Amino acid sequence: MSKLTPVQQKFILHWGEMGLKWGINRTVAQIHALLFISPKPLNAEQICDLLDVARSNVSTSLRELQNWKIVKVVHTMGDRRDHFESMKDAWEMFRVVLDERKMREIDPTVAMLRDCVAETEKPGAKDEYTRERLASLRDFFVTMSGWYDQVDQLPTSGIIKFVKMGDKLRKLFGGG
Amino acid sequence: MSKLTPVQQKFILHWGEMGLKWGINRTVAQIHALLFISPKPLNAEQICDLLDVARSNVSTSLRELQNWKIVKVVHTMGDRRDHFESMKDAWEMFRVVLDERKMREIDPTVAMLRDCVAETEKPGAKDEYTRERLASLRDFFVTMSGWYDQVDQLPTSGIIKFVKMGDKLRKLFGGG
DNA sequence: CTGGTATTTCAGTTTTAACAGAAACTACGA
DNA sequence: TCGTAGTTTCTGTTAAAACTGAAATACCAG
Repeated sequence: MSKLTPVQQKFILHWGEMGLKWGINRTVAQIHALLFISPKPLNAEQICDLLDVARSNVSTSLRELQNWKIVKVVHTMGDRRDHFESMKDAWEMFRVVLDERKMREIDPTVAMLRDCVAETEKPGAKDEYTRERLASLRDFFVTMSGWYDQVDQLPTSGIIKFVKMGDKLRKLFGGG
Repeated sequence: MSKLTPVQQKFILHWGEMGLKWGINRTVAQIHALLFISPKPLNAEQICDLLDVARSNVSTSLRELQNWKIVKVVHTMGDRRDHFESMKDAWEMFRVVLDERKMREIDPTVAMLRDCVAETEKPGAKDEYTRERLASLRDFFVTMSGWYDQVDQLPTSGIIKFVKMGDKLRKLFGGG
């Protein structure tokens, strides 16, 4: 890690902790941070070297990042080794991560809530109140998902415009 | 846990796993789930009993939930024991959680990115590319934070309206 | 004060996730 | 089809987080 500048170290360490708080393995997040600030794609060996983690650990972490779709393999002429590069556009990157989390976590949660509500609707069910609460939670997720699907279809430039419209929101929706 | 209906168990277990994936302790999330579907506030003893976790564990988890501001203590006449209840409105609840995460995680990240960028601007700094990347990441977070602050000021009813406007988004921002 | 009840803190244990190193596998050129 | 460079998988170890039970503390009523 001492082969990196102090600023690079600071960023990578912070990003690692950040990942942890959002349920991402620390090393995975660190490797992502490293690739994010690397001007050129790096191979696994270089990553080991820069972050002092075992080869195997780098290997699994890279696979993880590829599963998240924010890191891709690149090949260069005359070098058999895989090189890895991160997406560089933050807007795209977060969109991709949100897509993935929605698919992995939100959609199954909605399904679970539907199941639960359905079960409590069977005759003789003892959990009135539970049904009511879970139904409201389901509605929340469904509404949010629908909204996200819409936003997700916008081109990045559209999202940026939309996010920057800022104070117009108050005028349009501030009245409750 | 067997004192709960199957549906309740299913929900609580799922919510626990969900929490885990988002960096929340499993038991903390389970207790939250339990309180969320409980028609009445529960005391610590009852929670131990329903979820089979140690008294002390319940105690710290409840404190955690109070720190997140989604669980509150309630007192009832003629009972010295603390009773706990969860927020019940999903919209409010998620707003509160996002507020907290922004404060705990996003704001410090922006500060860190500012620091890093400032350092790389010092004369003789060796990390041109790093500066460029971190500056763009900082801009992303700043823009998103600003937007969130706006949304956050809307009353819940305004947020719901806003989220439900759905397909109008395409027309307004779809052109890039 | 004193005794009883409720809650929190803390030290030690258990459980889970992360990790390293070795072995296995893969792809490819000679 | 052998050798080599590269990558992944697997197994045992280590480190971190979660958890328990006991002890300490707080709170209140008499």
